[in-house]
Amino acid sequence: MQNSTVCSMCKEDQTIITDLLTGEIVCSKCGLVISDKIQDTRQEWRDFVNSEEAKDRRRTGMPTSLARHDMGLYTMIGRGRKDARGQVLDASMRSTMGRLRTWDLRTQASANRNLRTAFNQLNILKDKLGLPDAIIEKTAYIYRKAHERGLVRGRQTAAALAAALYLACRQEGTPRTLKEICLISNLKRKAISREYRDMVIELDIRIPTVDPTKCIARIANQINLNQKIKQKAINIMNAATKSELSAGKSPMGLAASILYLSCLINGGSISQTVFAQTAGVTEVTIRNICRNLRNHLDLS
DNA sequence: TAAGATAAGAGGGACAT
DNA sequence: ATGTCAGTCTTATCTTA
Repeated sequence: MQNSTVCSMCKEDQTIITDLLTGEIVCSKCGLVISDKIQDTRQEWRDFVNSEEAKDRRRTGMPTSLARHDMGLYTMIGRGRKDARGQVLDASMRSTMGRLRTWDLRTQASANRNLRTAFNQLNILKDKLGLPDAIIEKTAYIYRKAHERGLVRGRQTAAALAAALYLACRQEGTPRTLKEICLISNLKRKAISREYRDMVIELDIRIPTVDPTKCIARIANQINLNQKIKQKAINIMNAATKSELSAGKSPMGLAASILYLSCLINGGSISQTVFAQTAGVTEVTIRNICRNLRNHLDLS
């Protein structure tokens, strides 16, 4: 999806790439991230009516979404005194319907209470993190699965939800750290990671490893590094991966360290602190990784 | 003021018991 | 299941340029 907008850095009318997967709007000329909090504003393209109206592709109703406790579809037993053919119901049928209505509401309330609160919280998280709908849907899907398996019962709903969100991000290859999710959801890392582990095991989910080049892109965009530095960083990253220097390192720490080195090589003077804070690791980690890289790679 | 060094401690994976 | 071990990362503090 592309828009034409004026980039604040180039000051020119440039083509802007909107990446709905990572939730970023990126200038195609200079790589500046204009905003990392976008909404998916694409139209609904589905047809619901096979007629002239269908050509007018306006939204035709509330979209169904997994991120609603009832998936946006629900039925209520009405209070009317007539049946579908307009015949007046007799007394016994009316009382039957009354009891059905009561139980319907009750079961909906108890079975869905957890999902309802969870998805309310999910919507709050969505706004805070500015994540695309695809991730939110995935989170809701994972949460439902976990809920079915009884992984949520007796645990913190919020922690389970945060774990599902983290899982969804990992699966979509959108680099969000556990730390960020802790911060935004106000939960202990331990609680989230325990849920996360249980979900991975119980639901048998395969997690792709974090793509370190995506981490590079994310950090580089956040501190507005130019294309040259980014390219050099990716080269170093490839070399590091090849000589297995990246094994066991935190991808964000590695990416930040490599960007720092790349910045130095290109004559930049951005402090380790900036990289550390952006990546969510400490300066010490950056230093250690840098030392290791400098010892084993020819950096020039 | 940024960068480097060092030490103590936390958390998690691999492995053996 | 529980304990140990090596390795990573964090926090905190001090020194150096």
